[in-house]
Amino acid sequence: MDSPLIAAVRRFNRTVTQRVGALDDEYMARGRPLAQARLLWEIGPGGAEVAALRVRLGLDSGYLSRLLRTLESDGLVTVGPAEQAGDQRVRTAVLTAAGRAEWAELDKRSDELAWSILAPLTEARRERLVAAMAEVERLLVASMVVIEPCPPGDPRARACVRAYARDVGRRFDDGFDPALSNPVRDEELVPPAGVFLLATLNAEPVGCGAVKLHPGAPAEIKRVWVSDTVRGLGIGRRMLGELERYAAERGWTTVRLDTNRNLTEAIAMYRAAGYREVEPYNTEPYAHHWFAKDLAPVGP
Amino acid sequence: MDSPLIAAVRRFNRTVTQRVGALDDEYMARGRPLAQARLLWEIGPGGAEVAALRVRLGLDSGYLSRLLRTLESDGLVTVGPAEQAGDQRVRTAVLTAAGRAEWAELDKRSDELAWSILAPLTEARRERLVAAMAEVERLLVASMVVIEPCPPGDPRARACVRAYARDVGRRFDDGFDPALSNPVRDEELVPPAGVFLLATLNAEPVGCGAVKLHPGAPAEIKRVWVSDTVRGLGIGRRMLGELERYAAERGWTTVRLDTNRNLTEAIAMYRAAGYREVEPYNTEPYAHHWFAKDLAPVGP
DNA sequence: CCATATACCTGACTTTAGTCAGGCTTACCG
DNA sequence: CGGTAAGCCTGACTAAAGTCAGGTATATGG
Repeated sequence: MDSPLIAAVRRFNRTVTQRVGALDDEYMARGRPLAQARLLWEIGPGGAEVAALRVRLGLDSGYLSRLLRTLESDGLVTVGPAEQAGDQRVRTAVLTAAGRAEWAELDKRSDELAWSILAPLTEARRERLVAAMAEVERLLVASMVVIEPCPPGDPRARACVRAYARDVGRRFDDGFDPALSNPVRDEELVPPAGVFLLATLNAEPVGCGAVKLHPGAPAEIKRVWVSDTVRGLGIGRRMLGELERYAAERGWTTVRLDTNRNLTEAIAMYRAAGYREVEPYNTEPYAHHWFAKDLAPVGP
Repeated sequence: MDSPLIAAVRRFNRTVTQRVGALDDEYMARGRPLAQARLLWEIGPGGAEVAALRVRLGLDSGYLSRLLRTLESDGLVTVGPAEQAGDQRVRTAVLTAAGRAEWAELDKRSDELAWSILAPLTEARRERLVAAMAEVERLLVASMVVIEPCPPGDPRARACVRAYARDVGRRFDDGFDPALSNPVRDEELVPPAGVFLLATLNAEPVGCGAVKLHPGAPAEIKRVWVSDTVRGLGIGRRMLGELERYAAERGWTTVRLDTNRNLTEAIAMYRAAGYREVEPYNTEPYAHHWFAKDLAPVGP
């Protein structure tokens, strides 16, 4: 641990989260219980599914239901069946006219709070504050991304793999058809055969990566993808590192991967991470470059 | 209002206060009710007076008493008469050995929380995050400073004026004896004759300034001082602006002030704020420069 | 020395937040 | 088509947070 850095973070936590946080709550609440105000805010003018609200606010299912009933009886919200008429169990909360008015008020107050922070400063200091805030926010987001193993069949994992296919499809010279690519079966990405890692930000999937631990052969990295909402924050690099660590801890001493010539940033990242280009080791039709890296042995 | 700036501040508020703030609370609490943990933390290894705790934590007197009783019955705190044996009503809370151990634990966890934010980042990003945090913190402090009228007899005002005399005494060639300087009587700094403005940060005085509204003559600015804990944040400039505004709103079209040749930053600030040097308009023994500024007429 | 204010305390209370068990309806899987 | 799971709901509960109205002892100002 690096103590001057830690001391600086602690000072920041104290000043900012305590003072600004308290102000924020006060502005938000407007006499109403804070949980209700937050819920109203989170529903928003476009409405939201109950399940999504539960995740976003991190609330108990029963508690959320009760909060919704309260807002309903205050005439601010109506909860009805999902809009798209798919799953009939899913319910959607929508703001009434009164609810939208209340939401607009919260929006206005949120603006006012922000302005009350900027107003006392000179033009130049405002610019500096905002620039520094943006930097802090970006880097905090980077540090809030969690990378964890996840079953490849999990809906969030599936969503990432679909997003991966869509993204690379746009980049490859003639699109990407998973059926033509060398197949990756789910069982290969479940321990002990391999692992699928999911990167999440506030429980939302924002990236993935997988490694196959081929017995008696180098481990193989597949499906490294990072959502463009968090690109440029070093998540790809971290994902790569986690996958390498997973393989190294289980005794593999080499990892390799293949990639397409159009994914130039990915190629640059592999090189920067210590990968060297090697001869083709498979017949993946979409691949133009093959890379390998030797891993330092690690205790499990 | 400047909407891209406001939007950036709002994003920051959301990400930082909500997410980091929540983490902070969780780390702090350790199973104990948050209010108790915060109180224990605030008492600190050196102990604290009950009244000070009430102010710092913003708690109801009865609620605080009850929290102290709980910590006492848990053997973490003892509340006794004030250390300095002055006012016998004042009581001081002191940590017991167990309480100090608990405090050290909180301190450790606070370090861990800070580290948990830094750990996922690369070295370079850590440095950038800490630098940006320091910048945000500084500028937020600047924006949290409140400038308000205050009776010149208020203890906080007196403390500022004493600090002012001490500071300039160190800078002047042969010290500063208020008795030799042109006197400023309290009544001259009370509306409608004039005003004394106090700058506070979290209710602590950190600066002052005054203006005398001489009937039929230019208004006169006196006693502009800023604590060195908040120097370099534009507080002096703001104070000057507020004093000018006060005079302008009441119909004065010129303000002037005198200053000592050794106060070079102050002189630079006056020039930057649009003051021009004029002939001496008084016989202040400590003054070497006299400045004046014309004010644009303002409605009250 | 008396009236009044201050600092802290106690008891009684309300509101808010959050948890847990179980129940109903709809979806899904073999 | 029957069993199980998912999504949401209700009821019953607890703990924490916070408020308010007095009460006691000490200070303070005339």
